[in-house]
Parts: sequence; C-alpha cells; structure tokens
Amino acid sequence: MQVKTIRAVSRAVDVLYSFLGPEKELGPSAIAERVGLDRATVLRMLVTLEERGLLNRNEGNQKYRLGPRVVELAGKFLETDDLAGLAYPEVRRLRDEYNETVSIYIRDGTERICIQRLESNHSLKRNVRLGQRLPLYAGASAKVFLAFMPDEERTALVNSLPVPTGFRGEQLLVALPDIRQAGFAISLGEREEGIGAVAAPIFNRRGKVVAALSLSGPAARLNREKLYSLGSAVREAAQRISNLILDWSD
Amino acid sequence: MQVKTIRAVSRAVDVLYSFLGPEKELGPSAIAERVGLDRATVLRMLVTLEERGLLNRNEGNQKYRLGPRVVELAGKFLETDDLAGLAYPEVRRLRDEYNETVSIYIRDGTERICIQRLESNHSLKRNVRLGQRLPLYAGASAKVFLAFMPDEERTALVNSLPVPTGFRGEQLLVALPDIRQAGFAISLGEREEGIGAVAAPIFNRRGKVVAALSLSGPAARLNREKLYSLGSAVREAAQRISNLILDWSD
DNA sequence: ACCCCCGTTTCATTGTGTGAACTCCTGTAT
DNA sequence: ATACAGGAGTTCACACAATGAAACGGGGGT
Repeated sequence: MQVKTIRAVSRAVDVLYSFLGPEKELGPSAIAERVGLDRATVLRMLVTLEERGLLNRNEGNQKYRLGPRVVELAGKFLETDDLAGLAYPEVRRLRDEYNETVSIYIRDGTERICIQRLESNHSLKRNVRLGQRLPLYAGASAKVFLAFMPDEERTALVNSLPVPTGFRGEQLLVALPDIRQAGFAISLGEREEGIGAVAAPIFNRRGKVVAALSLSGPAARLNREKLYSLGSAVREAAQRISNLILDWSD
Repeated sequence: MQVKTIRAVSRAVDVLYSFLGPEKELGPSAIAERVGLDRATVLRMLVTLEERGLLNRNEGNQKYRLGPRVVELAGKFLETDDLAGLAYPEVRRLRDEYNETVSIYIRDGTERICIQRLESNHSLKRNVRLGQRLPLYAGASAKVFLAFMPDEERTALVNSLPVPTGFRGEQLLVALPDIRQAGFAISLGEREEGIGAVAAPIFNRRGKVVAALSLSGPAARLNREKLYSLGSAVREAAQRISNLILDWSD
C-alpha cells in the first residue's frame, strides 16, 4: 500500500501530540518551534482543531490546551475495544481480592499502553494513568508480550527497542522460556524502583497475545514469594478474560 | 480572529469523528458517504491517521477503527484538566458512602461531557461512559449549568439549544431560582425514564461554574425525598472540590 | 461465470496550504 | 515614560500538494 499520506493532516497530528509534553498549555510559537513549522501554519491548525473541539483556547493567555472531545474519542475506543469492557469484571475481582492495583496493557509498536486500570485502596499504591505509555523492555507485562510473541517478530522487535544504554537486557530474554512455561511473569524493581508486579497474557481466539493483565504494588507488600504465589490467580483471571473475547481478527 | 482554517485538517477530524457512530469499524466507502468526500481522499486520510496512531487498521477486513493514541490524549487531558484528578477523592467518598454512581460533567457548547465517574456496586445502577455527551436541556447537571450561568449567556444559550420537539422545557427555566437558592438540582426521569439524580455546581476561583457533580441511580432507590435529602451532601462535596481548584483562568 | 461492491492506484487540474514579512499588542527592563 | 522583546494574529503571492474523476483489481455473493 503506497498511498500518499496528507502532509497537512500529519502535521496537524504533530501539533496535537505536542500537547503530550509536560506543559498543559502551549501557544503557537512554542508549538511551531517544537514541530518545526511556521507560526502562521501552526496557528491555522490550532484554530482548526479548536473549532472542531479537539483543542480548547484559553482566552486569558491566548494559549491552547487539549479539549474534551479527545475524551469522547477515548471513551468510544475503550467501549468498542471489547477488551476494556469485557475485562472489567475480572479486573475488579482481582483488585478487590488482593487490594492491589490491577491494570491491562496493549502493545503499540515498541511500547505498551494502559487501557484499563483499577487502583488499590492502600494509601501506598502503584499508580497508573489510563493511556499511559510504558516501555516494552522492562516490567512484568513487557516480558509477557515478549515471551508469547512469535520468534521472528521478537527478534525483529528486540533490535528496534529503544533500550536505554546501560540497561542489562540479557536476563530479559533468558527468562522468556520460563515465563511461557509458567504462564505468567513477575518483576521486582525492574522498570521502577520499589515496584513489584505479576502479569499474564490475554489471548484472542487465534492464540495471539492481545494484551497483558498485571497486578502491581509496592515491593513492601509484594515480595518475590508473594508475587510467585499470585501467579496462578493472575494467569487464570487472564485466561477467563481470553475466553470472553469473541473477536477472531488480528 | 478571522484565521482561515485548514480544509484538509478539518476534514480529517470529520473522518475521526465518524468513528463515534455505532459501528466500531468502518471502511473508506462508508466514511466517504458519511462525510461527503471522495473515497480516495478519505483513504489517504485514513492511512495518514493510522500511520500516526490515531486509527488502527484491521488487516483482516481492511477496515479501520480508533487507535490507542486517542486514549493517551484523553489521559493527558484528564491529567492536566486538574478537575478530574482533584475531584477523584471526593467522587470516591460520595460513591462509597451512598453506593450510587457519581459523575462529573463539564460543559461543551450546547452539551455536557462526562469527564470523571465511579459507578455504584449495585447490579442495577446508572451507567455513564467516560466522555459521554449528554444534552443541556434535561437532567440535574444540565439544570445546574443553566442555573448558575450569567443571565445573558443563558438566554443566548437557551435559544440555540437543540431541544427535541414536544419537550416541555418551560418548567426547566422556572426551577432555576430555586436551584440557585438550594445550591443543588434534582431530576427524576427527566432525561431518561427511571433515573433519579442530584447535582451541584463546582466553581472556579472566579466564581464561574466549571463543572457539575452528580449522583444518580435508579428511581427505585432514589425517589424524590431521598434525592432532596442527598442535596446537601452533594452540594458540600462539590464545594470541597471547588476549594481545591487553584486555577484562576476562565 | 457473472456482477457488484469496495479498496486501491493513477493522473491532471487548480485550489489551497504554505512561509516570509508585517502589524499589533502586552509585558519588562531601562 | 520610552524602548525593546516576544508572541499572537494578518496579509499575500507562489508553488505544489490536496483533490475527485476515472480506471484497476480482487473478493463475495447470486
């Protein structure tokens, strides 16, 4: 498929994504610098996107921020994605039973994205934002994706993973056979200090991994033995979710 | 501000919004018909939006659906919006205390959008989707927005509201002084049969209503007296949320 | 085998998106 | 007060990029 993409649209998406950075509000100049376009061009895009509700304009300082329509799109995505909706009862069961944060990730290129999550009630708890992007080279869920991926896909992926220099990723690969064997993966302080997690794969009807179910919390409550002891519970919950998936597609 | 908007971008947004309809997957032709463009044009937009992660392509049937990046944008919006995050503890308290669905709406033009929500545990419960759009001419939250709006803004708005023919909207306006007086509004089967709700305004530092906090559920549990008795609890929760808002902007 | 529908490609036309330069405004330093 | 800097919004002429009509090709159903 060599369809030519539309430059103006792609650039507008750049503008939209520039709001994913740390600042919540941006003006035309700042964005123009970021995306490498003329201020006039950016301004027209901002006005267009605002008119259509994807952005809002702060009349006070003449800056722009994300608009409520993006939430509507996300709501629709989560509704139609089957997964988030179907999985909710199991996510809730797990969270209630162990009172730790439970989340679901799907893979997006070389990263994973949180599409569902219920947090623990403890005051010290693992915190995950809906839509948050996390790497594929570390963490229990990441290992689940890697472990249950076709070999050729994995080798291709591993080479393109943006692994930070100095990260010891070798252990990651050697653990994969064990993970396939056990049906779940654990991690302790792997991606972030002090966090422990167990994760298991969610399969579609073709046996392909479409998501990872993860239970995570502070290492103080979730030490290595505890994580292993939770493995089968998480694996079985993930399996039950898999059974709910009707979709045969990739 | 008479900046010319960019046609291609605006059309691309049309394409994006066409996924808000009932079908979760759409092909170029279906979209083309919907937005009134040539199939070729739509295809280029689809490819562009997919390349940038806002859409996903189903390789099986060559159709498109919303992509995970929209969730990332929404997550960012909800994070930066302050409100959703700041309000969460109060929303949770209310939900836990009365075990009914609690939600927060912001106004967007002639509609309101749900930006935060926790559902009741009852098996019969009010169901609200994140990002769901509801009208401004009916419902407790709608009346809150109308009641606490500057007069000239309200009269301008009321004329442009897309009230369905046959809807008795007069009662709506006469109730507003009482709502201002009480600090909360109730509704019973107003927008949807069998639903009862109480709502109260959330103010910013300028005293402008930026959102409505709502508690709602089946009329079987929430009859008129019950709703009135919950009024002050909801009003006070909304007031506590208002106090958390640091933002001075409009 | 036929047809119809739909996704994709090609291509010529012109309308449209583009950036440089300009104005206007606001806030800050001198 | 005045000068200055930075940023928002405007104008304009040019080039090329977005567009739609038409053609292609494959898949599914009758």
